[in-house]
Amino acid sequence: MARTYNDQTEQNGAKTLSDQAYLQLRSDIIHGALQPDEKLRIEHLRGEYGVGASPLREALSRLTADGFVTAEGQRGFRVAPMSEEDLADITRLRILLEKQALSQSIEHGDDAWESRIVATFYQLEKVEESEERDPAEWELRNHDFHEALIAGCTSKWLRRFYGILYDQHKRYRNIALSTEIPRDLHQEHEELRNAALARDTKRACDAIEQHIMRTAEITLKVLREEAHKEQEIA
Amino acid sequence: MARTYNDQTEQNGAKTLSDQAYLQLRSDIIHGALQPDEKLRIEHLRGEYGVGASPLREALSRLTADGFVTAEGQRGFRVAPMSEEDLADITRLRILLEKQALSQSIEHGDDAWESRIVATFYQLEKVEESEERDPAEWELRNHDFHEALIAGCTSKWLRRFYGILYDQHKRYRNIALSTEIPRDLHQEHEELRNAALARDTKRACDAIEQHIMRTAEITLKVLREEAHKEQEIA
DNA sequence: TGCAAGTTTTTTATCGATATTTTTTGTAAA
DNA sequence: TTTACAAAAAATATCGATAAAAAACTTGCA
Repeated sequence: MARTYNDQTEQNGAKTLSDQAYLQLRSDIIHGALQPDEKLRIEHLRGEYGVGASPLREALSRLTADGFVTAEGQRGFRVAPMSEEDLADITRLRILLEKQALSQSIEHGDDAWESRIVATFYQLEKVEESEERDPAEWELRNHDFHEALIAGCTSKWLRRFYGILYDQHKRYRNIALSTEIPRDLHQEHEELRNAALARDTKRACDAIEQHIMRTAEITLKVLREEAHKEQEIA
Repeated sequence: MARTYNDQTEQNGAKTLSDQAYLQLRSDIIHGALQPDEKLRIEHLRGEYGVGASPLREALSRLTADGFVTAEGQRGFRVAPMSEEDLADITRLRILLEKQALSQSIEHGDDAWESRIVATFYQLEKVEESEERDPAEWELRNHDFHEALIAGCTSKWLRRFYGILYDQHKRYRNIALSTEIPRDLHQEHEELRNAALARDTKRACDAIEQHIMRTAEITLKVLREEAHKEQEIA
C-alpha cells in the first residue's frame, strides 16, 4: 500500500479529487495558465493534475456548465474562447446583477454588514496606496470589498450568477493586469463605500455602474493593444 | 458482439450517453418524476437510465452547476429541494432578466422576429382557447412564445441564465399544473404580444412583470394547498 | 430500556482497461 | 500539385472492478 487512497493533502476546501480538479482547472483558466481555446486533452491533464480520467471529466463537465469550458460531441473539451463581444456582454450583465444585489444589500444590511464594508475597504485602500501594488493582493482585496458590498443580498440565485460573472470578468481583467496598469480606481471605491454606508441606493448603483464600466474599458484597451502587438509580430 | 457500443437510438440531440443522461435527468426533475430532495443513488439510476456510472456522474455534475441537483462531499447527489423562498427568489430574478432580454429584443428585433412572435402567439392561443387544455401542449407553446419574444436578444449570458431560471420556474409550475388550474393568462399574453409588436418597451416590460408575478402567485397558492393537504393526512 | 463501540452492509469515488470515434498520415490516381 | 481514399494513430467515451467512506445494524453492557 504505497499511498493511501485519499491522503488529506488538500489545502483548500476540496473534499474529493473531483472538487480539487475543478478548483484547480477553474483557477488556471481564470489566471490564464490555460489559454483561451486551448484543447484540454484528458490524457495530458491526467499527468498535470495527478488525477484519473473520471474526476477530470466530472470537473470539466461542471466547468462547461459554468461557461469556462466548451464541450463538443465526441470531440472533447476546450478552454472557453475570449472575445471583445463576450467581455461587453459579461460587463453589461454584471452591472445589471451587481446593481440589483447592491440595492437589496443596502435595504437589508445591518451593522455587521456596514462593519465589513468599512474593514474590507480599509484593506483595499492599503494595497491601492502602497508602493508595490501587487496585482494578486489587489485582486483578493478587491474581491473581498465587492463581496462585502453585496453581502446583505439574500437572493441565492442572484449571488450564484453574480459569482460566475465576477470570475468571468476576472479572467479578462487578469490578462490585462499581467501587464500591470496602475489606475485611479481608488476614488471610485471610496464613492461606492460612502454611498453604501449612506444607504443611498441610487448613488451607489450609479457608482458601481461607473466603476465596472471603467474597469471593463481599461481591460478592453489592454486587450486590443495585446492583439495589436501579436499582429505586428506575425 | 451483442450490441454496438453506441447504437444511434437517440431521438433527441444527445451525442453521448452523458448528454442523454443529462437531458433525461433534467427533464425528470423538472417534471417531478424525481421528487425534490430525493436521494440519487448511482447504482439505482444505472438500472433506470441504462447507462454506466461515469456518464451518470458527469450528468449529475452538470446538473449540480445548473442548480437542479445538490452534491455533498462523499455523500452523493440529491434532487435540489424546493421551497417558497426559492420560488420567490427565482421569480424576482427571472423578472429582472426577462425584462432586460425583452428590452434588447424589442430594440434589435427585425421582421423575422415579429413574424415568429405572431406565429407562436397564434399557436399558444389555439391551445388556450381549446376545450381539452392539455398542460403538456400548453407548456410547449408557452415556452415557444416566450422564446420568440426574447429571440432578438443578442446577449449569450443573459440567454443562458434566463434559460436556467425559466426551467427552474417550470419545475414549480409543473407541480401546480398537474392539478390543472385553468386561468385567464390569455389576455396577458395578448397584451405582451401587442406591446412587443408596437415596440413599446415600457409597456412590454410591465406586461411581462405582471404576467410572471401572476403565474408565480398561482403556483405558490397551489403549492400551499398541496402542503396543507399533506399535513391533514399526517 | 438506552446507548456506545464494533461490525457488516451499502454506497461513493476512483482507476485501469476497452470499444469507438475522430484525426492524422501515407499513398496512389487524376 | 492536388484530390481521394485507405490505413494507422490518437483521443474520447464508456464500462467493470476496486478501494475508501458513510450508513445501518448488531451486540455487549449499564
